Amino acid sequence: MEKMENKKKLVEAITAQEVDFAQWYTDICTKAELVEYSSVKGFVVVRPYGYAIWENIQKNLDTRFKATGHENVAMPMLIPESLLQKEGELVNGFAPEVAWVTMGGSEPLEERLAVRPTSETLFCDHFNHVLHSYRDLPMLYNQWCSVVRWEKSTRPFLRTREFWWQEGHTIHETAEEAMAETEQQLNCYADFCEQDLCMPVVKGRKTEKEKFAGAEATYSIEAMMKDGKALQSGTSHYFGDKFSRAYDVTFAGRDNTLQYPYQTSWGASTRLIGAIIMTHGDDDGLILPPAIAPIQVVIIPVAAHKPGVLEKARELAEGIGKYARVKLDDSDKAPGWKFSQWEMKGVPLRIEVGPRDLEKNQCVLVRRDTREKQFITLDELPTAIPAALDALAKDLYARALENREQRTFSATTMDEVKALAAKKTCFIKTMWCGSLACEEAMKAEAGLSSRNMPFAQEHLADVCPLCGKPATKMVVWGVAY
RNA sequence: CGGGGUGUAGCGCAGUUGGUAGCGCGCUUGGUUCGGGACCAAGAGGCCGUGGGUUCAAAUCCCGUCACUCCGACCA
Repeated sequence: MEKMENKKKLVEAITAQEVDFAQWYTDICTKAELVEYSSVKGFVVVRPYGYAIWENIQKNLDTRFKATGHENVAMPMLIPESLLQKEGELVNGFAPEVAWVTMGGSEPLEERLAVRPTSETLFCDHFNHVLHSYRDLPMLYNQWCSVVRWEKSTRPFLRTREFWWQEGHTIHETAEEAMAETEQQLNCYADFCEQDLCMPVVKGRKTEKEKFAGAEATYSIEAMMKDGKALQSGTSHYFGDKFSRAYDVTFAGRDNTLQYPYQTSWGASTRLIGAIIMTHGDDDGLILPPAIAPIQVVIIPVAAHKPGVLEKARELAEGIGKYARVKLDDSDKAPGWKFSQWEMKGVPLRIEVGPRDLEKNQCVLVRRDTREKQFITLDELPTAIPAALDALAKDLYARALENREQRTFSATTMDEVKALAAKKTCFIKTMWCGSLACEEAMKAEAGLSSRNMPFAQEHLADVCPLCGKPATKMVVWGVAY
């Protein structure tokens, strides 16, 4: 009985996932102190704890980018309208959501300036100036910045009018090289998501309908959230020489003829934080993958006023600090309050030290995901903590993968597709003839959009379930965030 | 952009037929506590989202507007 009441009290702080998943998500965002709504619609304040997660994502990805030769740059945030308009498809794709600057101080501007929704145009303009010879290639650039897109409906991390991201922009001498770059960066995102965010992803190519405006091919990694919806978690585009031609970016080739370079761009954003929340979180709050957790281990002293307890806790913090990100919570809150608070914030491991432990030279080590408690002698900590972090990460991945597998189905007829989609939110794999009409019909009839055409293709049937015509491509369909 | 819901203290909410604002948590100070959200005492904190209107009088009634939120549409 008492345990039930305790449980209830813990849970009432946030809405249960089963009751209302969307509300649960919003609760986590604000109550785990990740974001605060700002005074401008659709814009958020990313609070210290949320930003610390983003910084860890940045560090990790940045290291990966640099390992493959990319360099960071900073582009202006404003784009002259005339520059933006040089590539027709891109303009049309983004026109509805561009914010414009029309005044400089009190003077109207001669030409209005777009707040960047993405920076292809700026990079092209720059490449136009600095590229001369094939000897300058490849140029492998990346920038960390925020962009603005005037979205109609917004949700923290998933879709905000300003968001933080990185955008990689590269130009290459040959199409083959650019295509290899596109694939390399998609794999980079996939590896990061799977290894460090403990989140399995489906790698594949977007359909014509879903591809980036102006790209020749768009590739994505698609993750499945706990509620069965899909979240596009990273994209990589191959542009061919479309932008080069539109922006007149040229170089003198090996044969001394003027040539257009082949281009790529790729991006991942603070949306990844939303992905982490909805992939791993539970009714008690966040569960952070150790690789990006701002705090990996929190130490909670019990009866901190008793002789030796706080001293021992400090000593432990110093020792653990050598191999993990650790925080000692020596505030004067009650231990139970601290337990709940740090669980809400998703800290992977908790250590409790109290008077009873001091006598036995031990502490209590608790995993956030399973709440499993074990007594560990203090000498064992340097091996026990890394092992526990590692085990937790593996289990997070396994659970996320299991969720996806339990919610992924194959179908060969529309009756099957509709029955599956009506039963629960899921991924449905079918063959597809490649026509836009069938893609639109899938949305109209089953409420599903194409997520991507996975690299790991399967042959499920000979024909498209929508039109009955021959089909050779397998598509994953789902409900997207 | 369409439809629903909500705006009253930092958070969650109450406020009846209009009469000038309250509760819980949190916060501050002091004390006792401390192995799953401790307790006592004394305090601080509100232009009732915002702009108009009706009225002797508006948190309450009317109109506008803004924001948040959910469901659609839209969104690489």
